[in-house]
Amino acid sequence: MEPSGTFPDPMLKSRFSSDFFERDALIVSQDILGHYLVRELNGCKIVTMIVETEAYCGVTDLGCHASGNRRTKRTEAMFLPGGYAYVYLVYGLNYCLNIVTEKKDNPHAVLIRAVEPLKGLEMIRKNRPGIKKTCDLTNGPGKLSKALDIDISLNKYDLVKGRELYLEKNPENPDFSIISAKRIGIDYAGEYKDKLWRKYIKESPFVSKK
DNA sequence: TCTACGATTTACT
DNA sequence: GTAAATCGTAGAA
Repeated sequence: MEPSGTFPDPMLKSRFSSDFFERDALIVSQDILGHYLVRELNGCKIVTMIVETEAYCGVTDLGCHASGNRRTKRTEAMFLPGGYAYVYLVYGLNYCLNIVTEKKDNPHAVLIRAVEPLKGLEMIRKNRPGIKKTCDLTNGPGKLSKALDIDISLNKYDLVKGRELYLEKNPENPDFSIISAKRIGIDYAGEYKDKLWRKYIKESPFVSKK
């Protein structure tokens, strides 16, 4: 009999390992499309499918908060190893959820820009009062944070082992094409603002902008 | 300390 | 289509 706590956790089988996240943001941003972002909120399980992402690729990327190796209170989370959450407030109003990628001290991250609600729609609607159309509930980084009740308290959250917010593998292997486009809202990023580092599922009606 | 502004959303005209 | 909302962070002083 093994001592308790050493059994492999069955819940973790459907998860991605740290290795999966400890790669270039550009790779991870594509590989997580079609997989699940799950939020457990007072006993309710919200399941969504990731349909749109953006990659922010470390110290050389002028669009990245950590470009030039800027290491501040806000960017600290990006220096964690891949698999942690980086959450921050934009425009004083909206939270953005990122997944930290790459090895420790290499500050890459993938911004989740849009998801498709699959389960827990009732809870999502409760979190998004006044929004009528289903696709308007989660088709933007700030919108999906509201819908899944994600705020700064989830900054640096462990998405590999955590129970409240995590990614789950889609057991089906959905077939879709990936569109590459310019990242949104980073006009200050010089030559990097035109990089096609925004990725989304072509057929999805849930992406933020076409 | 002080100031400018942002990985956006919403409600207007 | 345009503009207001709203506040923590970054960088300068």
